[in-house]
Parts: sequence; C-alpha cells; structure tokens
Amino acid sequence: MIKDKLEQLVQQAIGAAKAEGKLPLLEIPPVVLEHPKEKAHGDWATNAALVLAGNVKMPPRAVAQIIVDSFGNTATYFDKIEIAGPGFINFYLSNRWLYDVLSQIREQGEKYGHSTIGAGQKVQVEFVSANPVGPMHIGHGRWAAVGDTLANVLSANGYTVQREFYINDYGNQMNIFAKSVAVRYAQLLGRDVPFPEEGYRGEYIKDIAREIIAEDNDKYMSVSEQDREAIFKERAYMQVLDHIKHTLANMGVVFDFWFSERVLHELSTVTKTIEELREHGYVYDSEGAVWFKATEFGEDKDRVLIRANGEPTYFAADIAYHKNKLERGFDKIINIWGADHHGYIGRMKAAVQALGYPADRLEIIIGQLVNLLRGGEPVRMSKRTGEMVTLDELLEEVGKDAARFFFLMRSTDSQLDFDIRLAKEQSNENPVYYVQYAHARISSIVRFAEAEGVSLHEDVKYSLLKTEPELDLIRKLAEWPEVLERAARQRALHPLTVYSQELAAAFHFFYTKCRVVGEDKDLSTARMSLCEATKTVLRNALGMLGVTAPERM
RNA sequence: GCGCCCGUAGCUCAGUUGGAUAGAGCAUCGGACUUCUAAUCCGAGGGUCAGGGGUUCGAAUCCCUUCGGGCGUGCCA
Repeated sequence: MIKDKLEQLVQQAIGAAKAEGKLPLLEIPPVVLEHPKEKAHGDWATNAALVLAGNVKMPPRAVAQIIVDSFGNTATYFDKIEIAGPGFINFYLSNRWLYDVLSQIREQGEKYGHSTIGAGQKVQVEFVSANPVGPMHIGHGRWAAVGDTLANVLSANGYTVQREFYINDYGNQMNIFAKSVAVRYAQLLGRDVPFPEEGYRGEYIKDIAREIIAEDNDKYMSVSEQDREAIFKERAYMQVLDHIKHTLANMGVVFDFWFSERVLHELSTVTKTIEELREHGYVYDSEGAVWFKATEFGEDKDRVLIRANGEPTYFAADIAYHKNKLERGFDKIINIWGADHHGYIGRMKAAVQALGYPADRLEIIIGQLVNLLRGGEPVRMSKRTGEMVTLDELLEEVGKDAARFFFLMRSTDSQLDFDIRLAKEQSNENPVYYVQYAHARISSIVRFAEAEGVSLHEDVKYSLLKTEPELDLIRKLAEWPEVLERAARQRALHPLTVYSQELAAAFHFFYTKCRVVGEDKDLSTARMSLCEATKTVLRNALGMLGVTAPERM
C-alpha cells in the first residue's frame, strides 16, 4: 500500500537527519500519514515536523525542511514535496504511482484491497442469537448485516473467521412460547381457555397452532396439559428455527455454527462451570442463591448464577457458553449485542477474567436500536400485542440489497432511522441504487466497447489517463485497501458504504467528462481498463456489504 | 441518582482517533441528454460542531461541567 511505503520513507528521512545530527532526537515517534482535506494540499501529508518540533525545540517549518532535505532521490515517486501551513509536509504523487494501482487491480481482481494483518489469527463473530420463539425483528436484521459484513471484512484481512448463532432455546421464554401455542391450539378447537398474560400474542402463534391441527387434528387434547406443552415446544421450536434460517438466508447470511443453549444444560456444563469458578473463589452462597463475585473485577454488584428456586440464570449459561467458546482456541471472540444489553458487558468481561482469560479476549460491539419509519413517520410497534414489522416483511418489501446497505450505512454507535419508503424508492434519493447504477453503467460500457471491438490487450498505455476526472477516479481506487483495512481494525462497517458512494460518484463524474469508446484506440483501451478496475473495486466493496452488483438496471 | 450511546447545514449523517478554509446525500434554487444507461452530472445558497470552562503551536475530536434525547441499572433474556 502506498501509505505504508510513504510512512517508511518519512521514517527513513527522519532517521537519516538524526544520524547526521541535524535533529537531536532520542527516538523517532511513529509517523502519521493522512489524506489532506484540501486537494490542493496534495495526495498525502504528514504532520511529523509539527510533532517533532516541540521535541527538538526548533520551529516546525525548519524541522520540515530538514526532513524534506533528507529525502534523497524522490523523482520516481513524487511530482513534488512541499512544506505548507504551520509545518505540514505535502506529497504529490507522480502519476506513475497511480498507474501501478490499475495494474495491481487487474492482477489481483477480487483480492485487491485484501490484507494479511490478521494472518494466523482465529476470530469468532457471534451475532443475531435470537430466541427461537418468533419471527426476527428489524433490530435482528441490523445485527445480521453488521455481523456478516464484519466477518467478511475480517476474512478479507487475513483472519480465519467463524460465524456463530447462539440459540437461546432454554428457559422461561421457551415455556411461555410453548404455553402460548398450546392455548391457541385449544382455543382454535373451541375450548374456552384464557390466554396467559405474558404470552406471545403474535399472529404467527396461531399459524403454528393451525398447522398442528391440520396435521394431527385434536389429538393432543387427550394428553395432559404438561405433555401437550412439551410436545408443542419442540414442534414450534423447530418450525421457528427453520423460519429464522430461512429469513437469514434471504439476507444472504449463512452461519458456520448453531450453538444450542440447551446442550449446555443437558451436559451439565453450566453446573460444572459454576463449580470451577467456585474452586477459584469467585462463587458464594447467600440468601438461598448462588452468586458470582463480579465485584472482584470492578463491577458494582455481584450477580446471581443459580436462583433460590434452583434454576440457573441466563447469565450462568452464558458464562458456560463463553467458556466453551474460549476453549475452542479463538484469539478473539466478538459478540454483537443490542444496546439493551449493554449493562451486561461488564459482568461478562468479569466472567471471562474469572475463567482465567484476559478481558480483551472478548470484544463486544454494541449496536444501537433501529427506528422504523415510513415516509418520515414512525411505524408503530408493540411487543405486547405482537404487532410489529418483521424482518421478513421488510425484506419482502425493500429487498435484500437495500436492507443490507441501509443497515450498514450508519455507525453502530448511532441509532438508525430506517425509512422503508426511501429504501424501496428507485430514485436518486436512494444511495443503494446510486452505487449499483455505477456498476451497471460500467457493465453496459463494457458490452458496448466489446461490440465496437475495443479489447483489453496486455500493454495498456495508462499514461494516456491524465485528466482530473481520470486521476481522481484512480486515487479513489487506490484508497480501497486503506478503507478495508481500517474497517477491520476499527470493527466499523459504515465507512464501507461511504466509500462505495464516493467511488460511484468519482466514476459518474468521470463518465460525464470522458468518452470511453472513441476514435483514439489507445485512449479507449486505457479508459476501458480504468472502467474495468472501477468495476472490480465496486464489486469488491458491494461484496463486503453483501449487496449484489448488477450487470444491468 | 449512577452507567453506556448520541447531540455537526432545514432533514439523515460522515469527519481517517489532535491538524490546514468543518464535508456528503436529501430537500431548495439555477443549469446540462442528436454520441458508451439522465436511477447521472455541474453550479448556488445553507453552520455559535447543543451551551460554558479547560488542556496546547492547533480541539467537532481529549478533560471538567450544564442542558437535551435514547438505552440500561432484575434471583428477565
């Protein structure tokens, strides 16, 4: 990457100046390179001189001059190097450097932009992890998009990634779920049974009950209520889980592993984990319950692991689950949780430490909630009445591409306004189409060019690309590896959507200024290669997001 | 009360972890198709970066504080 090379060069220049005694430094601080906001300030800039100035007690611009003088022969890389403002050093890349980017893209294809910063490291991303008691909601859609794309990004950066879904198929929620189905079943068969206060009221519960009736009629009215609920629990569970998998598949998300919470209980893993923690002195009994000493790790309260009624808490099972994950040898386990779980982070990290692992082995990404809008108006949803827009309905209405792009457009730290009307609008208001359109447009040019006999032979004369729209587009293409690597480092995905829009914009601008297929064969070929490169990178970027890159629109 | 997230253009949001004159999209207004896709492009207006203090060569960014919004603060998950 250009950036690494530049950092190295600046580092060397400072080192040389130091060796010659021009800069009285003990050590060389890390050099920071950045893209100046102003185009007039060059392709890259460093504030190294400003940082060093205080150290060596010299004016920043003088320090900058010394660094620049130590650069040696630079003509092959730069058009010029300037000192500007308070002491910035601005680098103006030579076009040759930019043309190299085009050949790299051509050589590397879909691997262009990939890095090896994660090579040799195993990472697990756990996300969605919904209760299998009903259809997924919009929030799940956000975590699905975020988790899946994060996994894409990490693997593009060399990590070995596993996607995991933790199925919360144990405990009270499941019992209520089973009871809800059983009551609906009885009601549909004409029995006058009251619906439980805390039951799930969604229409889908009735659908499940109807299906059972369609298959087995009133067969289960003859068994005890307890047995009936037990039977329905399994049946409804399987159906809902299937449904969840189906919905996720519609979003383009496929998990490597589905981990059942039940299994932890069935194999006594939960109790064993608690005993292990007890041996290490992190567990005690009080008020009839079993407690975890979260306060040992800076938490404000200790937490219950086993209730006075003998039932383990969700937290206890989650510790056992995390122990299992940690023992599977991941260098990092990443959980994606909704904002409503953020209060849970501290105790989970405490548990990780109690299990003997460093707290940062576990990383938790908190995603803020999604506000659903339609034409600017909030969509009413009520958990109590079961009235809500499901993820299925959303996907049905706006499609996978728009859904994923919208879910990924904002920082996970920010709440997301999802406007259904905007997402399905096929107009300039919709950023998804804007990016996809750039790709379709290029495809169309390529088809036309081929029909006109323009072909991409080996020796493309890149140097014919020298106008601003062309060079700006190449500069944008050159940014992709930086964007992709930073996304992995920061675990932040929205810069990818921002980038895809910027790249599309750079292309559209180029398109209106530069005729691709024309009289001059060499120029046509050179521009064609630029189009192909752009197409490749657009596809790479959209691919990370899980959005399709259409050939036609 | 305490903890986490957020507060930047009329609206929705970026802002590369402290850099140069704070940027996009939408909306508004004005322009551009006989030539490869106008789902596009160009131009214009629009700002007390919620308020106040501090740290330093330099702050939207870091610290303190006030205000406003969301979430959490269970022997729920």
